[in-house]
Amino acid sequence: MKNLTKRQEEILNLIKSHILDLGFPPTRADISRSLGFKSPNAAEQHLRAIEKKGFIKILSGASRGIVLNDSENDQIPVIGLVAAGGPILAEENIEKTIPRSNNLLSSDIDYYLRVKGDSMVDIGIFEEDLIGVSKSANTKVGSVVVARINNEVTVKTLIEMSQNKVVLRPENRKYDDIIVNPQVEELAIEGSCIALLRESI
Amino acid sequence: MKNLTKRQEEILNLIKSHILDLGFPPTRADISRSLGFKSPNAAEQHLRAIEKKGFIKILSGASRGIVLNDSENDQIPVIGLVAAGGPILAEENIEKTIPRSNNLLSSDIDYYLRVKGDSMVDIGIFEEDLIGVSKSANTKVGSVVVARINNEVTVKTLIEMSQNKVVLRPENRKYDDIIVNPQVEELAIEGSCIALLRESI
DNA sequence: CAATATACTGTATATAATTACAGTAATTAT
DNA sequence: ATAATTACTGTAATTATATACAGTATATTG
Repeated sequence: MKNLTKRQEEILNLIKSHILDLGFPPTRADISRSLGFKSPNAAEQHLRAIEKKGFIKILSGASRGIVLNDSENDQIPVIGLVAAGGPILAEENIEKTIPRSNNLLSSDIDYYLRVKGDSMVDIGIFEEDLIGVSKSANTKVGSVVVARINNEVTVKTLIEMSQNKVVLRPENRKYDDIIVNPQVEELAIEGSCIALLRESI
Repeated sequence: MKNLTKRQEEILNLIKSHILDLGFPPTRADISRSLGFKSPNAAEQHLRAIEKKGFIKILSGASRGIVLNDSENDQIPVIGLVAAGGPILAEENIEKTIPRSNNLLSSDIDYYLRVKGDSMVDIGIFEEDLIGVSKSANTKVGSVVVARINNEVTVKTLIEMSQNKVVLRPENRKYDDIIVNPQVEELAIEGSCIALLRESI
């Protein structure tokens, strides 16, 4: 899917907000009015270009027949087992995607991670739960983080983080703290866990 | 808001599913075609009636200008503290509402209940969590239910249910089973817990 | 350097769609 | 019992909308 030009993106956003506001797409005239075009054909040609790039579909003969091809942008990926090596969000790790629901949970969630194991049960994170992960939320001591240690992805509480010592705590009395020297072992904090979904009880 | 007739409801559903399918409302002709009307005016008059009853708004002059007046049906109530006495879904118990997001969690959820106390921590249900409750899902032994005992609402696991003995188990070793004789005490199973949301970790 | 893409104006037209008017008939409310 | 509501057919006119065709101008790509 090719990139849109600035103007084309403007028009796509206009379409989206029109739908959000009123519940149906704009006409060529609506678009022209909004953006100051003096000819409906300006809108028409932009629509054709946007369609050609795969972002919308124009239904011929139907008024307001603009169908959004929902991009992956509106979908939040659910990550199942993370294959060793590659990045978490690699195609092969995506179990499914779920539509981004504006207000239900924080809009900061970049992906959901399906929990494996029982290392976090003491704070109510169970196997098969989906954890909402934000890549941008700042990870401070005390927060639950998604960490990658030597290519293995894990969810733990961040207890200490300094130049040569990082402590990750499983929230389960059965397990011991994980102490890592990031200068010796490969360590990356992938994000913070900010929400939780359990699809069945 | 008055009730719709059977036919009017049929038309409203048609509008909704048209929007869901294509992203924009149907025309009078679309409706007529779908329901076998031979005149677009049949659809027109139904629309006017549905508008009069407050379910939609018709924007004059705009093609496909049917705006759904989102009824409470599209919002799932979040129930905070349940006042003793009244029904769970009473207005005063509704903390907020969140938009029903089709696929995120089961569409069977009738309301969310905010968990108070620690009686279910052993199965990962913590204070302040939101539990998705279905009124219709069948409550069988072993399922987590919302029960009301003598006007107090509680979430527990249903262990046994017979004519004169109902056992409800808190999932926390600290607490004992609750044994109720429904013929002596007032008991109602309000619904089953089928999902869980945690808005912050 | 030619071809293609971008970004429009301007005009015109076929058709899509709303919407008014004139009826019929059965059911429901007052 | 009478008015209002429901549930349509049928026709027609106005307006809304898509869309084709003919241009202009600039930027980008092969």
